[in-house]
Amino acid sequence: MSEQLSIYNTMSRQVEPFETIEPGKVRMYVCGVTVYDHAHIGHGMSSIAFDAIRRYLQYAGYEVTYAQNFTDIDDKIINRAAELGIDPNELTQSMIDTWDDEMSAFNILKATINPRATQEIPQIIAMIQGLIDNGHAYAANGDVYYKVRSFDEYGKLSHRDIQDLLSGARIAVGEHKDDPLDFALWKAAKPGEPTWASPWSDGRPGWHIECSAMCAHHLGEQIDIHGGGADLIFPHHENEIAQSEAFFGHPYFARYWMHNGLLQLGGEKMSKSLGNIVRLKEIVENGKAMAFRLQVLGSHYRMPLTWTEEGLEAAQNGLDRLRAAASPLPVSPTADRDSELDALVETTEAAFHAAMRNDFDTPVAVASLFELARVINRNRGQDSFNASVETARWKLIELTEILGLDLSTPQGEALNDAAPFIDLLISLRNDLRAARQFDLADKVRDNLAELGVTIEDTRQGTIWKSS
RNA sequence: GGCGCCAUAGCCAAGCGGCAAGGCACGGGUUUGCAAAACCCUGAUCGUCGGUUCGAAUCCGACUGGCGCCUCCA
Repeated sequence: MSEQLSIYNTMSRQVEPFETIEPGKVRMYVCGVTVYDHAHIGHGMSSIAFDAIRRYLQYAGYEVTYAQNFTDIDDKIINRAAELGIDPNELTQSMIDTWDDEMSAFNILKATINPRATQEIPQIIAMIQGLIDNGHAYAANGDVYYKVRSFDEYGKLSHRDIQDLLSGARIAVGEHKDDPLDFALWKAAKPGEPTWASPWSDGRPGWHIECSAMCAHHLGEQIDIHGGGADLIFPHHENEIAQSEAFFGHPYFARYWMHNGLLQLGGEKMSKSLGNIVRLKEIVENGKAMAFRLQVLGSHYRMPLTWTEEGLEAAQNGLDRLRAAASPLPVSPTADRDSELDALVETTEAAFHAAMRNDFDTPVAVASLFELARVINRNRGQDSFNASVETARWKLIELTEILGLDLSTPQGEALNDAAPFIDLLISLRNDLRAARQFDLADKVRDNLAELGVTIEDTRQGTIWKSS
């Protein structure tokens, strides 16, 4: 088993040993969202996958600078704001606030920095000017376009040939490209649109340039990891490469390109036109955020994940089992050790890390979590516990935390207030049970269940939890 | 048309040449006053057809089915 971390690089289409540009430090940039609508589970999948990757890099000892942008200016935002009759800034700020809340529900760490396109205009303009100056871009009627043919290596990430791209490329009405392959760096504003002053026109940046500019501004001219959904490989990331490498002249912009597989809904893409969008909001409101995280981690990040409601339910059941295993032992453990159990814990932990080092194989890592849960629960039914069981429990907690799986069971505010009364009912019910008045005792249990409180009689006493 | 991806038990999903992880569901048990929870037991030769190899789910080829990108998209 090697200590070496390996990462699949979209550029080389191979798993490569991970080496950072600067020892001990990782600079990573993950493309964020365009904030014009609520986030859906596809965004959630990507965010969770990269959060787990980021957490593991940190666990491995790297100092990680993690940047994730918000695209807060584009046509969709302008149109949506107009529909709602509000200022685009109001729309984007509200979406960003919602995004932040949802991300925290999934236990996703805050990015080190969340750059926003509208707050990076000077850097964007400077980069566009530089590209014009060195012959990779040109202004036309107030727009500025990137000259794709000026960049010899165009297509190296998505492995496309310029000849192949020609068939799909076209010049839309109102564009002033010299070549159908070219893409906009700056767009002159139409009447009524938000604008920023520039040497070429009052207008706004194109989509791709913001990421190049923000990367350079916040992370440096070359970064270690650049990530995003597989749908961004072309054209977005291809264009970023063209921009950044032409501007700085370095042999590479990002060392490792990582892309998550896209989430599938019953075998088909989730899309607005099919009307099958599942929003993160729904998951969070149903209290299934952590189950969703487990569902995502149960599949490898590069594979397409088939999402189903049943799958989420299955993940919830699995999560409950992990939670039961991680919950405190009912009595203090003895000082004895069980060498067999100790060895098992050690082996399982090693398997966990070996999997994570192998291109972040979270499904295998998660499987090792369940191995631990099984041995802990197997011992849980006993009246006493040796220290090895407690060690296993703490190991389980440690490993789940590395994956960002929160096994604590937060009680709702309302239930906290009700706790003394619930305890009272349980106490009365136990008196009834002692008196063998099971009909009444069962009635208490059933009625509490209807109110969302589940009762379990264990050999150490009766416990309850909100369901 | 071009570039890719996927196809493993009822469902989800690992596996990267050496006798098929894990989760969920189902069924049988242990435990329980009954439940619940937990634990134990139980299931697949890996889309099809060829090839390479001592040996393939794993490599190569063909085929079939599904999906993505090539226009906005995590």
